[in-house]
Amino acid sequence: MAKARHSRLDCDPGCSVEAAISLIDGKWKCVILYHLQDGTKRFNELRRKIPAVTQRMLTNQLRELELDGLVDRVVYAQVPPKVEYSLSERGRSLLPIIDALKNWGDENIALFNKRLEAA
Amino acid sequence: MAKARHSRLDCDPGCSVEAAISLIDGKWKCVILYHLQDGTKRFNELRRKIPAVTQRMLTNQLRELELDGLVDRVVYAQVPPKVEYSLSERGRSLLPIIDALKNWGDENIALFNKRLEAA
DNA sequence: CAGCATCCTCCCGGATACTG
DNA sequence: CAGTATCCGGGAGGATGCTG
Repeated sequence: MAKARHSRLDCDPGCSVEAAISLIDGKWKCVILYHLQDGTKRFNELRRKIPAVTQRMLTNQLRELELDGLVDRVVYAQVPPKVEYSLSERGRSLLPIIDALKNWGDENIALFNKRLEAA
Repeated sequence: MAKARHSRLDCDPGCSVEAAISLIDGKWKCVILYHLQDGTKRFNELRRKIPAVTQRMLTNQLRELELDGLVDRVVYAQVPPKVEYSLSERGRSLLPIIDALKNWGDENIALFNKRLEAA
């Protein structure tokens, strides 16, 4: 992905495109959004759904998604702690696009195989 | 952005989503695709359209887009050199999605302003 | 359970100089 | 004109250990 979170904004015409991408960029955000599609999930629940992610990154990505208003985070004041994550209204508005990306990816999966064998 | 070009593929469910994103990720790819929308362009023509890009990065991104089959590159055997870039069939098939991203970005531009002032 | 803090590595991407 | 070559800093992201 790209790197600097804000450096994406210093171009002009594709600006809003880049801005939108910057929200779903980050190695795990799409996967997280994908898994929140079918309802609220707790932190470790997400970890189990995405085995390859580290706690650190899951926390980071969830915080960014929360700051960007794509995900809602609810903390229950109890011991042991309980935190629930769900898609916000705006997060849900992104789902069609994510879906379109998924479909495009599926239809063009040959690309990635080709790229893998080239590596 | 993400970083490693292939590391995106080592997840399961959002896999094709991530794969698709990896193609349009990279700091300038969307802008390049955007500018190729209205026809074939030469190298320096693209440079002028995207003032902030360096030759190095423009070359890199164009090479990757070419390897990924999203852009066609035609070299004319003449002096001085002439190289033309244009969208491939597959590249054009991505345009609707890029457009959707742009629209979403436009509608949610407030987000980015908020993020900027937070930084 | 749901994190935060720290260290460390890798590689993206900028700057600069050179070439067929 | 359309690149390549090289050097370099910074930040993403992995591994590990600790906490309310």
